[in-house]
Amino acid sequence: MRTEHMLCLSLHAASRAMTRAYQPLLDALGLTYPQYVVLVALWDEDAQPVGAIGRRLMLDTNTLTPMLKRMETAGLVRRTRSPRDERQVIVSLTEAGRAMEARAAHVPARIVAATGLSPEALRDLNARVSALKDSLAREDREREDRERED
Amino acid sequence: MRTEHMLCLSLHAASRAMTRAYQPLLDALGLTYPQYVVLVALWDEDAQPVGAIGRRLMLDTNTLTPMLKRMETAGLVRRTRSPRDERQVIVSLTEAGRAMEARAAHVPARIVAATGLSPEALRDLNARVSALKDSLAREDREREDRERED
DNA sequence: TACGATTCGATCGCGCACGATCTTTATCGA
DNA sequence: TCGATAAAGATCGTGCGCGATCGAATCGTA
Repeated sequence: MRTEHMLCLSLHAASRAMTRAYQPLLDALGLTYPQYVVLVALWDEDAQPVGAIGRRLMLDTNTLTPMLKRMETAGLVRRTRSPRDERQVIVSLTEAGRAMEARAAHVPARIVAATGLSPEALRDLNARVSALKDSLAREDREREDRERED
Repeated sequence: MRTEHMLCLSLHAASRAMTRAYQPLLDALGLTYPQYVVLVALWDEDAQPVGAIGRRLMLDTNTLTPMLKRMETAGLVRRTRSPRDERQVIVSLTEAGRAMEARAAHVPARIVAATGLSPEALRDLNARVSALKDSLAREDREREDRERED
């Protein structure tokens, strides 16, 4: 089993290469890549509880809470307890967070260009990678279920 | 731009899902996933300098040095200065590191099964993801070259 | 109504990724 | 041969990913 043939390595390396591709663009906006991703989720739908963001991005609160606090300090989001369910913390965009959408509007096209792929090829690859993720996640869930039976 | 359509997110999530798929198998061996990957590289070719491992895995010494030290503490590898070039640190397998290859022999098949993909589909996806990685890396190199001209 | 179970988020600790900077050793050109 | 330059690792700081654990709010059910 040579390193070049392992899909896990390609995925890992491609993911990090993707992050590096975003980096110079996001640096100018004072964002990290994961923070940008959280903003994308909030631009799509504002005022989400932490858990909803986590399910969307496959991240747990132990990652999100410190990150959201940093973003709150940076003035991008607000964190407020829901009055209807005091357990939930609703994350919503500030004016600066909303304004960032326009400032980052040029980012996706630059990334698409850097991939060197056609829109169709991108969609196709995205579908395959996403399906792979789902297979692995399902396998993981089933393993956890088996362990819970013990 | 909705979150479901972004390839960067799929890649990131798939990469982490892959790590989670390895985890229960590697936990039993006392390895982390990146440590396993380093071992794979050394099983393929023993006694490599730190830099060679880094080029193979796209990792820099600021990641590798602490990791290799942990692996040395765990008794998996040895780190020795090359007598021919005192700058180089040669990483080589210990007996335990070599023995780990047999103990981990069942891992790749399990992962392939978890992906739910045929060997051909796996090879194809690997090739595409790898090509994407190369495109992004090339773009990144060219950007750095442009900046160096300033 | 009361109480055990569940849900939601926060916290802690560790390992990895990576930019920036430093030290040591090797190499190359004048 | 000497000094500038380059190359190989090490170190430091910060942010993210995640397992484990905790506290508080809510829900389900007897």
